[in-house]
Amino acid sequence: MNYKIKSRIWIEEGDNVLLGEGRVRLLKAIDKTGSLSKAAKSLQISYKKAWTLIDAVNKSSRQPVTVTSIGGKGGGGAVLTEYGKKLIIAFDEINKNCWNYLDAQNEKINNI
Amino acid sequence: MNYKIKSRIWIEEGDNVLLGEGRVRLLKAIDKTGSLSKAAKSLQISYKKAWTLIDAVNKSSRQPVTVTSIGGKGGGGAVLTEYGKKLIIAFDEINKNCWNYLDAQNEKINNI
DNA sequence: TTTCGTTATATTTGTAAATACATAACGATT
DNA sequence: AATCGTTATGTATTTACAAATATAACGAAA
Repeated sequence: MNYKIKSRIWIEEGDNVLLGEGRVRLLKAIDKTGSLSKAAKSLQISYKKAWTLIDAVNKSSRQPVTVTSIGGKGGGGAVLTEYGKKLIIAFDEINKNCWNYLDAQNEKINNI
Repeated sequence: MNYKIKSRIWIEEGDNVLLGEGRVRLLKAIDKTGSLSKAAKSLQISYKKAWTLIDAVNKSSRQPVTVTSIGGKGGGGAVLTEYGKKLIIAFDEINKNCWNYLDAQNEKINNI
């Protein structure tokens, strides 16, 4: 069996976390489903947990990442802003590059 | 205030964690003090916690990372193996490179 | 053979985090 | 004005993890 280097990245603003892998996953699910409750269901987490996460995201972001509406046709919903979509794309790209770099370092560790 | 990308890396072997930042910090303290109990004290963690960490390290590493002795002059002690020292050096270098890369990506996030 | 500082381990206690449950508010549609 | 599926919160409970406590074993040296 070989050693494998793993990593997690996240974005902070001041002392607050803006985005991590879990929050990005949730934002993608919102983008796909159009609602927070459906997104939560699809990820098998509670609505409350999803709401708390999104609340934290919007509180630490400089611009809104999601826009929500209550009531009306369909009960309401949640969509990503353009800003939110761009953040996700940047996060994913940086994360992927980080993983690629670490994968290339595996043999260094395994050959000691 | 600006966003800042942070990261943590760790090394896994199978499903077990071999090394993370905390374990590396502990190993360095062992190297400096020559004993697990003194290392724990210097890091302000309990001996038990330190011992559990080192036990996990040695259980998932392919070669011994520390060598301990019980009793005798001074009561015993713990020292790093050459293998352990090399692992730490490799970990630190890879981690530093990862941080440098992420620091360079900060402006991408901040300019969205 | 007693002392000493260490490694090694079990057991209990305390605390924080995750989870579950419960309910209010909203507004277009009927 | 009643309905419906949402968003938005509060609260209680359970779980997982960290911390504290206690104690045994070891072996060189005095």
